[in-house]
Amino acid sequence: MDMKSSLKNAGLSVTKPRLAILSYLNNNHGPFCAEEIHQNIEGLQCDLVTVYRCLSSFEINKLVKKCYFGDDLVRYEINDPEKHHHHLICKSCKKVEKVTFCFLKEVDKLFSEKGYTNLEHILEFFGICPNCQH
Amino acid sequence: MDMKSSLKNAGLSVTKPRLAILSYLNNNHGPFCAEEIHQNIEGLQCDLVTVYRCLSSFEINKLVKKCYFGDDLVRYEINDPEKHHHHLICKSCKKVEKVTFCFLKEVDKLFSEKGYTNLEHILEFFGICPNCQH
DNA sequence: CAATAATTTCAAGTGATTTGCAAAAATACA
DNA sequence: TGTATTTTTGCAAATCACTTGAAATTATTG
Repeated sequence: MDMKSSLKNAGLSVTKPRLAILSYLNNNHGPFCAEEIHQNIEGLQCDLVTVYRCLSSFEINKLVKKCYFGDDLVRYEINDPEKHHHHLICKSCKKVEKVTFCFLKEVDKLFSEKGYTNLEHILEFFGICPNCQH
Repeated sequence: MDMKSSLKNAGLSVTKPRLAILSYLNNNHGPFCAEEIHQNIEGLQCDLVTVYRCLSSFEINKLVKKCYFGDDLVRYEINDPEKHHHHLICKSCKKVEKVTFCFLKEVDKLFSEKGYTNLEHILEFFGICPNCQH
């Protein structure tokens, strides 16, 4: 599905910055922070504030997900519920690999039996990747 | 072991703020942010900046661990490697429960076979707890 | 295509965390 | 046990990511 339809389906009006930002997230691998997106989106030069506001509205409308990599920067990636995954992050070069398996939904289930609802979890792995071992 | 010895063993000099902060973390349950610690430590009134600096030096020396609860606030808790655990956090009342089991060390092992070193992971669960279901 | 509603921009504000530097406290060692 | 040296603390000011206000611009609605 194209990004224009994604926006419409999410109930968001279609603007140039929104299209550019969502397309950027859709076409590139790895979660990105607002600054990275701002510097790299093509065909349009919009304010950094606009990036923040777009990302925020995307998140509210479940088009993207927030990621926390433990460096006090918030990152975003396309939210595809079919493709739930985690990350393996090199603490040195910041390379990000997808971790596609997930047995944690079982744990979520466990907690929902305790009466919790709206379960979510954050799971990120950190290490020094082979290339960075000096 | 008392906190004074912990500091010495970590190679840190023993000061009143450090003792107070480390004791606070040792005696109270749940990760705390700098502000919470600053407001609650007893028997001493030190600058918030000092709390930040102490926590930072504690972390470098592995006395405490950083926790990220996905609300852009950094929290700290005593680091007891024997008691590796995660958290289950209520997104409404912020209540924190310890999750003491962990099968993720196996996953870390998997990644170390790929050549990664210094493996760590963040895992936190979020939900709405029974008391908060209106 | 005009009217209404939502979004973008620019400037300024927040709030958590950091930094510089002088004063105070802790450690080293004579 | 003092005294010199090193480290830490406190205060003020800076920083950095992010947010907010309000006017200008753009999108949607009928």
